[in-house]
Amino acid sequence: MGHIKFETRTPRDRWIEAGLEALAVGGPDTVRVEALAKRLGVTKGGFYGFFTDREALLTAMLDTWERESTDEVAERIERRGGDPKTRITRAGVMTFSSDRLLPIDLAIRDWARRDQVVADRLRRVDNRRMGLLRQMIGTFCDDPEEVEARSVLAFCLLIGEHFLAADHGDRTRSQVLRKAGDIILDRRPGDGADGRQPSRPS
Amino acid sequence: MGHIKFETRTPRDRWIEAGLEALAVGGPDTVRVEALAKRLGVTKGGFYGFFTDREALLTAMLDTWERESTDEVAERIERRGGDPKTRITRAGVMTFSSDRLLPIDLAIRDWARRDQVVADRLRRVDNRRMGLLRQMIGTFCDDPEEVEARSVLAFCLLIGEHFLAADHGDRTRSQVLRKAGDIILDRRPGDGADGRQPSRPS
DNA sequence: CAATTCGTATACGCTTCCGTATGCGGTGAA
DNA sequence: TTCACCGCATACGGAAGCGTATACGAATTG
Repeated sequence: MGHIKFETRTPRDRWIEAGLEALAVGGPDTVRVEALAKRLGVTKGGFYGFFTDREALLTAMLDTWERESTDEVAERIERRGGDPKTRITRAGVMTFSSDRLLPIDLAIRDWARRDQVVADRLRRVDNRRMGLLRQMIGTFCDDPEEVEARSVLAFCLLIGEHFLAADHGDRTRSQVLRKAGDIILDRRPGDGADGRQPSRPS
Repeated sequence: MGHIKFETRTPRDRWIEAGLEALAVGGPDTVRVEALAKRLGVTKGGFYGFFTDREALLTAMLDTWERESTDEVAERIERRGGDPKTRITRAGVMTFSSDRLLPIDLAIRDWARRDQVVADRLRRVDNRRMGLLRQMIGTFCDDPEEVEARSVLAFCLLIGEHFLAADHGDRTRSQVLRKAGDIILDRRPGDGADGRQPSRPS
């Protein structure tokens, strides 16, 4: 024993990374061992030393994604500090404005529609994100039912926007999104800070 | 000439129908000629009499979907009549509560992320639907910018809901959605009819 | 009944992909 | 220097799947 590691041209992580890229671009059906090998400039010879089969790679990809989407985001947020609202905003940006995470996220959402295991993982991730949204919206909204509704609205806007193909006349998509955010977060048209209490008096 | 049609066990429409079912369940990559043939209880022998290749089937499927999602919905709506608000509501229900159209719609949205031709078709369909939403929301909201924002919010809620995996504690998903609809349409918590003007005074 | 005609079945070659087996070559250890 | 080890290349068998060619069979036509 005690043999020192030899040089590894294509370590396990690199297969996972290539798999996630393929997933983001073409969906799970395009994550093919030989295609990844060609993309990595090697053959599939070494693949089966790291993974028992293709399914094991898909599982490892989901592990990596789940960890990056939750723990790593939370960790980086904690390290930068800031008030609660700033931190939650940053968490959203890190997820839904990331050229890396966003396409993977969207691909996994479609994947989850036909794979229960994927759906369960997505549920765990989404529940953590919804927790953050509830916190943020709870800072300016008292009614719990309304907090939940506005949180779902915000989440659906962040996701659904990427599945929506419609135009908006003279306006740009981001202009419309900003205005939609104003409504959800009950921001007055002009200001960039908090709005007032949105719960209506009964 | 003048030859009467022979019996056709598996007409063109049936191939399209089977293709759309496969698309709804497994995405475009699972629309395979031989798989559809097996599902239809025939071989692929007759397929290439109706379609030059698999690509032609996919195009025909998109044609059928686009027509059913726009013209046929509009036609059925017109036939049933009713005031504008009722008709638009029915149009939404016919699309987003249909066991047939909804899964196809979701599959096409993901497909459109990686196929420009599909994306263009989806844009046409979504623009028509957004037109209906603008009409409906315009009946109780004056500010055009706000009409656009609320329309996008409604659309993203209808779509994004199906890609969202989160739980809602004691509440059910449909309860939360109803409340979210109240916010978008500015309905007062109690009533089932119109709310008041949602545009805030500047 | 024979001929025609169309839809379908069958069979084929080709490509892509999976998973396995085996050989090669470089690296560190003895 | 020699050898053991390990990552990777190469080669293989098998399964799908596409598109083509051809044979069969039933219904229509003469």
